Amino acid sequence: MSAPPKSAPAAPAARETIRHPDADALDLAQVLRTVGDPLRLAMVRTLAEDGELLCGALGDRLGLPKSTGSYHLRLLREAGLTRTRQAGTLRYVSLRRADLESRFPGLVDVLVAGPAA
Amino acid sequence: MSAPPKSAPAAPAARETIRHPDADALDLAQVLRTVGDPLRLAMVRTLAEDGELLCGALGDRLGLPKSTGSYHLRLLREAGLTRTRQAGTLRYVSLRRADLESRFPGLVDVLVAGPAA
DNA sequence: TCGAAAGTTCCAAAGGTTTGGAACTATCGG
DNA sequence: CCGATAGTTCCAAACCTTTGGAACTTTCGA
Repeated sequence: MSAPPKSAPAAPAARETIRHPDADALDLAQVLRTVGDPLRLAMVRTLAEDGELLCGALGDRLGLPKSTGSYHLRLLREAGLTRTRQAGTLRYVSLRRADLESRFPGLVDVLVAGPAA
Repeated sequence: MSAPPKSAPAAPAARETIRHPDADALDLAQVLRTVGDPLRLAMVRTLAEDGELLCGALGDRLGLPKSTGSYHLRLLREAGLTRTRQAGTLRYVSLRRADLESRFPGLVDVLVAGPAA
């Protein structure tokens, strides 16, 4: 039973279920800061348009290296903007529209609407 | 005519009129990033409640050293969230409510409303 | 049983943000 | 004319964020 001398845990699909903050624990400043990055705003908008997407697909869409995409998706998830669900070795991301709407009414509309040009 | 050998320009009340971005040039990501800082969000909320305030009063209210307050107010102004007007040696700041509303409808309400707890 | 594929974490380098004291500058009152 | 006042800019130190390659971990199909 000696476990192999592993160093770092890494999983494409962590077995430990993916952590998401509760809807009623979302912090407005954190949400704003997170989405106040052009890349992440683009991610949110893409998700709003397309619905659930494969993590990789979203990254590819924006021309990001895997690790960079993974990093930004993690920030979005931790801020409570997105939800990630696992399916085998794949991960699907989606916008937490309803949760956001109930905690910060109107916010998603602002994010998705372009500027009123 | 010899100009005195000055080194750095600094003014409590710069004679060069204070610069504000045009309402229709405001960038959503920049606005969000700027207001996605708890201190600056507090500033925006205070301005929304109290209307025009003296720069110093706002800083004092939040217990900030002068230079720190000045720094954050500059970021807010540059992002287009606030307007600063000069009166003698004083400066008054206010929220650019109407401009924000016309460019990003609903945003100010989201910022000002606490979370829907 | 292998290998490929999806995604993650690790890490270091580069760059950006924040902080606050100090020096400075207009303006105003006496 | 001098001092006090409001507010700014300068600067360096501390800290946080972002980037992408490399190594790693599961899962799945052949």
